[in-house]
Amino acid sequence: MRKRSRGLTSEYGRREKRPTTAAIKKFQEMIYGYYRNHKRILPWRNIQNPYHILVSEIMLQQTQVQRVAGKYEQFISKFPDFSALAGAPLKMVLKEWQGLGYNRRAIVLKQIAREVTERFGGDLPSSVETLETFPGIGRATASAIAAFAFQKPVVFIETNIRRVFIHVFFHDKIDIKDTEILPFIEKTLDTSNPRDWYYALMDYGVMLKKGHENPNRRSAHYQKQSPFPGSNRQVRGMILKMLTNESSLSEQKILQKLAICPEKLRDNLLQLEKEGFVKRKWRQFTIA
DNA sequence: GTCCGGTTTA
DNA sequence: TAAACAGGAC
Repeated sequence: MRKRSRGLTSEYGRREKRPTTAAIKKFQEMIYGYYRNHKRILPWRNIQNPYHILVSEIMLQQTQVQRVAGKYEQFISKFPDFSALAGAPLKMVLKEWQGLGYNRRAIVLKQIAREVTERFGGDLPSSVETLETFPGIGRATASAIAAFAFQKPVVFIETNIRRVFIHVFFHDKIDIKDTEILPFIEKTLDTSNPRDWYYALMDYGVMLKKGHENPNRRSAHYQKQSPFPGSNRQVRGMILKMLTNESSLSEQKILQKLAICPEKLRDNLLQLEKEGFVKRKWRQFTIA
């Protein structure tokens, strides 16, 4: 006779390592139970267009759902498919990106669109491995696309998923590494419907933000970021906002409007030039 | 480990 | 004010 099966965590059995099928079932039913009553209705859910999914996933990197929701549909209508985005001027793409932050994503999205049209005949690849070869697509984004656009039973972690598993399975632990969490994600994955399963996990993770301390603070990967006011990020954002609203500007003109020290402006313009945001021609700066 | 946006919420 | 955000690149 088989040994007594063991639970996933203290909630399902003390000091146990391997999950029982019953424990897995119980966890899945809790997550799906919450999902039935509290699912978020979002414009990039329950759709099949891989381009739309890609745009949403790039936008959602480190960016709140509500903010993406306000930009996503106009972006899609402005650039309806890979070839439209690939052929659009960067200036127009950056204009539609205004307010989302991390403007490099606008560049990489355009680059991805170009590569998809040129190397893949306009079809976004479906494997995590290939998706990860694109700029701006790492493991999390590649996996999300595979799950949401192609119903692939991939195992991955992002901030909402991480919060769920830390809260439920690592209740009294600190410095939890993602490599410790991933086996739990794998064991509990609903392989019959990974797309809905990950929707449900994420919605549950959003709920866990309210009412108590963020469980993700017990993640080994948690770190708070440097202040925004006075940062290069702020300067870069202001420069790009100006340049998307003008045909071209001199360094002097930008300096007048920003009122920062000249060295800081020079460094940022050089950096933006290097990253492909702006071009310099006859001492005038324009969007590249 | 650090940098990269900009907004909302507590 | 701080904190957090469907991360990725270097």
